[in-house]
Amino acid sequence: MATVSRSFTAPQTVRETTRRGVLQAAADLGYQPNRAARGLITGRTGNVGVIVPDLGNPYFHAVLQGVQTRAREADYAVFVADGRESAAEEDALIGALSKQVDGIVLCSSRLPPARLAALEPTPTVVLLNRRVPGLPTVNVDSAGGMRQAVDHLAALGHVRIVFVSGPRHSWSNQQRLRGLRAAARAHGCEVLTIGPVAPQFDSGVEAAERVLSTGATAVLAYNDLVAVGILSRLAELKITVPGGLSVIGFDDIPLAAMVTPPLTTVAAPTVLAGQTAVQALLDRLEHRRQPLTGEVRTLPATLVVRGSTAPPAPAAARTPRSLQRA
Amino acid sequence: MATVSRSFTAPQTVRETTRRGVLQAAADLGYQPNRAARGLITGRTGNVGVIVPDLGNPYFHAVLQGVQTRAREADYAVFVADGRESAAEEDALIGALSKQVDGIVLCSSRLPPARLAALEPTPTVVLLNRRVPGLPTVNVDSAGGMRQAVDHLAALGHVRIVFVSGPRHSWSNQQRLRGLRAAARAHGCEVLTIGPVAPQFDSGVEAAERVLSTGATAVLAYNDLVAVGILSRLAELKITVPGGLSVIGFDDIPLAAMVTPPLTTVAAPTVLAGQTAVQALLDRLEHRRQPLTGEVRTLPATLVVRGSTAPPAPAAARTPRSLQRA
DNA sequence: ATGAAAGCGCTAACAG
DNA sequence: CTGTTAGCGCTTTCAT
Repeated sequence: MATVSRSFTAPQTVRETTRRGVLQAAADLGYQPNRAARGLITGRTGNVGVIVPDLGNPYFHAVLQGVQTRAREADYAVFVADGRESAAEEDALIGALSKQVDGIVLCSSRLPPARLAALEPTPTVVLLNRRVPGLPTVNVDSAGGMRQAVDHLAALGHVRIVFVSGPRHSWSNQQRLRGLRAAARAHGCEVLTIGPVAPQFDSGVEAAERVLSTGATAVLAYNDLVAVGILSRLAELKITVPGGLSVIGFDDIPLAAMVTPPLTTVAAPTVLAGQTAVQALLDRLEHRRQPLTGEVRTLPATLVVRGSTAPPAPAAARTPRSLQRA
Repeated sequence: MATVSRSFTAPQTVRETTRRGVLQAAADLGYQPNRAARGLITGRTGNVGVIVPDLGNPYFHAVLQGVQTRAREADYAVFVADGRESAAEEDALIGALSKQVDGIVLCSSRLPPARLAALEPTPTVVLLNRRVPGLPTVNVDSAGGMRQAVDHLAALGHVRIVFVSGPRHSWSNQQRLRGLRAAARAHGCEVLTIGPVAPQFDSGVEAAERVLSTGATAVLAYNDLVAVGILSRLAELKITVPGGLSVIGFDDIPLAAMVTPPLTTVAAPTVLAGQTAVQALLDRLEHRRQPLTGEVRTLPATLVVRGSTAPPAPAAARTPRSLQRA
C-alpha cells in the first residue's frame, strides 16, 4: 500500500523492480491516484486558478491560453473564473477558489491595492498587469509601447493626439495614459482625453464622433477593440483620414489584425504573459523561489505598423490635417 | 460535528435554532467546508470540466464564457482543457479530468464515434456540436443556417457556390457541407469545394486565389475567420466583387462583425450553446433527467446580413458575374 | 434532533 | 527497502 504510494510520488525510495511491478499493475488495472484524497493529506491540490475581469474580452482569452498551456505541461489543471468587472465578485471568487487550488493568477485585478496586499499567503497569488508592493507580478511594458506609438506619430508630423480612455480604475489604463503623456511631452505633442469607456467595440463606435470633434489628428485607443470600433464608425460616416492612418490601439488580439484597412497596434505579448505568470506561480509552489517575494517580470510591448514594414516617413513628408468628412 | 455537517448539507434535519447557531459560528470563524474531504466521501467534486479542441479559437471562448457563467450560478467551478486538435490528447484529458469533475462538456470532439460511445458513465458527458447515439447533445442547427445562406445567395442570382472546407474530420464541417449541398440542390445551384483548411484567418488568406480560380460567384467559408481571411486577401489584391458581397462565414465571433466591408455571417448562438450544455450536465448530475439519455437540444443558427436589414433583392435585379480583378 | 464512530483513498512517520 | 499504523476533514449509518 505504502509502496504503491511511494512508487508514484518518490520513485527513488523504492527498488527499481518493485516500482516497475507496481506501475505495471496500476496500468493494467487502470488505476489513477485519487487527487482529492492525496490533497487531503498533502494540502496540495495540483490545480491552479485564473481569475479574469471579463471572459468576454479576447485579451483574457490569450492570457488563458498561455496559462492553460503551461499549466498542463507541468501537470496542473486550471480553474477559470470570471469576476465580471466587479471587485466584490472577484474577492468572493478568490475565497471560493482558494480551497481548491494551490495558486491563483489574478489578471488585471479590480481589487483595491490594500485588499490585494492583505491577501492570505495561501493560496499563492501572482498578479498579471497590476503592480502592488510585495506581490509577485508579471506585467507588460505599456509605457514602452506607448513611447513607440508616439515616436511613430510624431515622425508622421502629428502634434495633437487624443487618448480614448479605458475603465477608470484600471491600472493598465493609468499606465498607458501615463506612458502616453510622458512620451508626448518629450515630443512636444498635445494630449487630449476622452472617456472613460468600456473596453469594447461598441464603445469605439459611440466615441468616434467625440473623437472627431476634438480636432486631433491621431487617436490612441485604450485597446484595439475600441480602436476598431472607432475605425468602423468612421468608415460608416465616410470619413477619410488624409494624414494617413492614425488610429492606434493597445493589446494583442490577433483578430484585430483582420480589419480593413489594417489597424496599427501596440502588441502586447499576451499569451506569453499568461505562460510567464503561471510559471512564476509554479516556481513559488515548488519552492524554486522564496514564497511571496515581490519581484516583477516585465514583457515588452511593441508597435506593429500594419501594411508596411518600412519605418514611418519623415516628418516633412506629410502634413496631417484634421480628420474630415469626405 | 455531525450536526455541523447536517446544517450545511441537510438543513431540514436539524432544529432551526441549532442550525442558526452553527451557521453563525461558521461565519465568525471563516469556516468553509473542505471540498476535497467532502468529495472523498460523497464521490462528488462540485466541479465541471470543459474540453475544447483549441483554446485559441474565439468560437470556444464564447462557449467557455457560457459554460462558466451558468456553472458559477449553480456553484460549480469549471476546469478548462485544450485538446490541441488531437484525438489522443483529448482522450488523455478526459481521463485526467474525470477524477476531478462530476461532468464534462465535450466541445466539437475530435474523437471517433466508437470512442465517444464507449465513454464510462462517470463522469457524465454532454456533447456540444457533435452527435453520437445515446449521448446527450447540444448542437447548433448548421443545416438550417446553411439553408438560409443559400436562399439568400440564390435570391441574389448566384448559381455557383464554392465551399471552403474546415478540418477534414470535423463533424461540424460535415454538417455544414451537407446542409449546403441539400440547400443548393433545392435551388439548382452548383457547389464546389476547396480545402480542407485550418479554421483560421491565415487559411483564408491562402485560399483566396484558389477561390478565385474556381469561377464561383459566391463563397461559403467553414467559419468567419476563414471568410475574413479571404476578404482580406481579396482587398489586398484589389479584387472587386461586382455581383455584390458574396462571402459568407459560419460561426458567432462578434469580432468578425467589425470588418470593413461588413461580412455576412451565419450566426450560431454560441454563448447560449455553452450555457445550455452545462445546464444539461447539471440536470443530469442532479438527477433531474435520466442519466445518459441521448436527447438532443438544437439551437437555431441564423443568417446575419451585415449592413442591410432589408431582404435580399429579387433574383432578376442583379446578375452576378465572376469575381474579377479591378 | 443530536452525538459517536467508522471510513472514503491516500501519504507520512515509524518500525522492521 | 518495504509493511504497518494513524489520520487528513468530512459525511453517514447507527445509537441515543
